Amino acid sequence: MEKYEHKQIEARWAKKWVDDQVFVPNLEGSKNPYYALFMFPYPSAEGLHIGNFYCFTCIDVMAKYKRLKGFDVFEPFGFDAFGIHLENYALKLGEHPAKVEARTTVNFRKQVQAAGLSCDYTREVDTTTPEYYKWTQWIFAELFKKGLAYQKEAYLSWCPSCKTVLADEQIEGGVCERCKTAPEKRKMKQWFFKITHYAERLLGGLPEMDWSEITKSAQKNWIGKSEGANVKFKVADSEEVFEIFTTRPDTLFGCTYCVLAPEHELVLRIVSPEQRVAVAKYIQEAAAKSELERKENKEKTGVFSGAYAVNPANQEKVPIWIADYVLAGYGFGAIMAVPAHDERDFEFAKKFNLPIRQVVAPFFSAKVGKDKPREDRRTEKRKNIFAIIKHWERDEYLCLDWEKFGWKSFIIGGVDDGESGEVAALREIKEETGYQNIKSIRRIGDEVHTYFFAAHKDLNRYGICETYFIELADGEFSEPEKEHTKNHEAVWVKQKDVFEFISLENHLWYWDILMNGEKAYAGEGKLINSEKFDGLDIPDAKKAITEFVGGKLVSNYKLRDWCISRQRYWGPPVPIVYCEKCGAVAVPEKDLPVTLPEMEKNWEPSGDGKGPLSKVESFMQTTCPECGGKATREADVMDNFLDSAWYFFRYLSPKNTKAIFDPALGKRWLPVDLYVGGNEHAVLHLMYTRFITMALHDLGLIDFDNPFKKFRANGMILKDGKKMSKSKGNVISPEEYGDKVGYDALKSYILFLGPLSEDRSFSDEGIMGTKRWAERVFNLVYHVDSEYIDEKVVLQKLHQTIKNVEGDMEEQKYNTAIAKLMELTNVFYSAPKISQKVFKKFLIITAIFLPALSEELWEKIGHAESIFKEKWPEYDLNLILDEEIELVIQVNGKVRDTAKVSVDISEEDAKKVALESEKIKKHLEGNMVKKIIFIKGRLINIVI
RNA sequence: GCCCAGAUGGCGGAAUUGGUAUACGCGCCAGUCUUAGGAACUGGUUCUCGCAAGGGAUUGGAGGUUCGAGUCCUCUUCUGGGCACCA
Repeated sequence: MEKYEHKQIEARWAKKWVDDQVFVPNLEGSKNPYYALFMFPYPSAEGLHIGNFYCFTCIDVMAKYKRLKGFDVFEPFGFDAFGIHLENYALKLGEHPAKVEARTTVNFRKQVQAAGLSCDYTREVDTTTPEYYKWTQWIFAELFKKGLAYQKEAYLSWCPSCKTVLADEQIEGGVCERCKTAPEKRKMKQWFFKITHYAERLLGGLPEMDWSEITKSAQKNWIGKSEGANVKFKVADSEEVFEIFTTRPDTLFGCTYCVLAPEHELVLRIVSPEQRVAVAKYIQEAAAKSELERKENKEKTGVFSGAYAVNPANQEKVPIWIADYVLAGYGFGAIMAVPAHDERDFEFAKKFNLPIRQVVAPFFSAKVGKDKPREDRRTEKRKNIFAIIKHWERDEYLCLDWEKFGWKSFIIGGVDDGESGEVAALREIKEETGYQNIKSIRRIGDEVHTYFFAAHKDLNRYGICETYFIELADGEFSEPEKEHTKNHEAVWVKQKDVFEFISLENHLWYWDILMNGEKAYAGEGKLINSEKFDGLDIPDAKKAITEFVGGKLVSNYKLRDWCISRQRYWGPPVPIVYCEKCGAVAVPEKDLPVTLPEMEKNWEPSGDGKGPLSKVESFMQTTCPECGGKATREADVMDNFLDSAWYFFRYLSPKNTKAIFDPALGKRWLPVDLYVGGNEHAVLHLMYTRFITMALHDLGLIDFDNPFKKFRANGMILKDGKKMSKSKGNVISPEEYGDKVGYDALKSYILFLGPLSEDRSFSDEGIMGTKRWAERVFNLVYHVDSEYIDEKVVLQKLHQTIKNVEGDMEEQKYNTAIAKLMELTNVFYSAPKISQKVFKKFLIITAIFLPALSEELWEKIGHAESIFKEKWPEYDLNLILDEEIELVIQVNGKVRDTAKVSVDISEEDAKKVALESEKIKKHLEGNMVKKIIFIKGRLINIVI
């Protein structure tokens, strides 16, 4: 018996596949195209990483499957080699990026080819080549013409280590996505793409997209839509006006101050002479704080401007404060503060002793049950007080048990006309409880509204309630009148039991405030203290009050425009020329590409805010494409994420010099059928790509605006349950395992570990499982007898497997597809022999996961052509269906017996079989059969 | 704090979408082979009571719907991830 020499086998086939162009489709003539794409790899100097390898494999097995299913599959390969990642690595080595790139791409390609992927290497693209970046620049120029690329001055995140500005998306957890340095704020003039123009489309497209849910939710979060209103505030005694955005226009009457961000343009114009110094100092301090410092120190800070705004709802003068908890970049950088109903405003008001006015009362009403207000009874509106009474010695509270009505509450009382709440509370305590001496009384919480059927009065009661916390001085007690106590019994309840004891929601609400302190109330309720809007529900009040003050209902987004300028060398130059007469002019298509000049020296970022290209005189000096006058070039290059936002278009026509891609091919092949990659790119690459696709759609180049029909985020690979890192020394090298167990076994193993989207833990023992499987498959050759007549179970299992693997592959359930192939292998071995015919079909379906091995065996049994030229076998439904089944016999839903019966056994016969079973008889003994449920071909359940 | 995903044997994970829970693999146990170790092969392996036949329990927890729930509903706990002073 020959040994399974995986290394020789795999090396031979990997080479043959590339040499014979087995996986090179004819793009032009394809009738049945399938575009399988893995995320654009960056040619890392450390070589092929297992994470990359996993992502490639997820696409590769699908590509192989679809190919066997008769599709023309395009699985392209290329390099995302421009940008900070490669440049930073070159800086570390002290080598020129072009040199590093030349070396790493060769190595990376070699590794990928050795792994036996079914890529088309004839259409490779490389983002650093002028043939490619000409079109990156072309996209910029087209967007510029459409007004979607523009220049503005803004406070931006500057990475002091990478020495460039970054887009918001490239700050992750407050630090630079590449080097983990905390960025600084710098006011700079930079180029932006107007991604916010597409905010609504980017959001609206999500629900129907067949993308991983986690990716969609990350994008939804990032876009961050909130609905609210824009409202204008006048500055008192001045002509100045500022606008604010709020999601709670209903609380406008509760606005007791306003806040402007320190960067707000109005600040310096409205500040009073007395406050000028303090405000200037505050602005300076705020500017000096880094994002990270702001993050770590969430303690509110601020300073009074000395000016007042006029609340447009009630014409009240409210102070204007300057504080950095209001962000300049969101909304208008100005807010109305409603401390009673916003947590942040509440905290600020407490700290600076600003007034808090409640305008929404929590509203409690029973929707079902006996406390539900009854339509046939009248409603009485009444002021109520609740009293939470604390024992004079013990940590206990006086509660009432209304046994007849099923309520458990604190002390409840009514407020008489003209009486204050506090007086009412004091009076009620004596009347209802009989306790005489009070040590202290204090109001807690705000007004609450209740609406219940009051059974003891036989009417509906709308209560406007306030609550007092009372400590008794001593136990002096005089028996209260029966009239007051006939409906309830007073009980002292220990503090820890109060929460369990009290049954009324509104009482618990106050208990929570007593125990945990006051806070802003952001929930539902009824408007109060809002003049003619009192009594409205929040949604109605939002509309009504916005209209009342002449505001506008609008949506706001957290998403901000994409800053694409980078003060670096290794990227495509921004194709813009500055002319004294014509201003900023885009370089016309005929002059593209704007070639990146070769810089032997000084290509390193300087940190002075200017790109290294600014030092190349011959590059900078040019003429204006419009007027022919003297002009200078833009010295910055573009963000690497722009290179990778459109590469899948270019794969179709990598050599086309006339157009970004051939439209006929685009029509045939796009959008991409399946895309797989890491979810860390959810709001970076994946959202930028959607944006660029939408922009190209609007330019009329394509007729779709979702680039990827199906996207799946792949999970991470952990080593023995831990994240891999070089410092821990637990990095998995695909090359190493390819050597040890073979790429076929390695690929199968990482797919077998679990569902595509889940993280998976790689272990050296575990991988032996798929290695053994590969060996068993190899040895099957000696188990084949061409003349053998297969057992029925073998044929049935084969056909079931063909069907089930198909089903699993369509849903990317690679782990179960492999499990089913293993099962089939086990069944083969449990038969004395298998026929050549069966074996051939098996090899074809197994070739998805064990490509080199299957090719080898395919050749061994006498085929000259690649197995991937074969067609996926058809399954025969007649062979799959059982003639006999195990009928499950249940008693009260519990399996008690099974019986071998024909599939189409009738209900009558099934009953007979079930009731005749000895085991069942035992369970039925002494019980009456109530009902029998029969599910055809599956089970029978006897209910007793 | 908000949003998302998840919780099934010793471990990674299956479960025709409401119908025999624990497929497949790892590990473990026993056996075969071997000078030995390893590898390979064969068989066993959810837990628990029992010599056995057989019984009972079990999909993070508590309720509910149903003849029947890992799967549907309500509440809850924990874990992972993303965002986070976004008004």
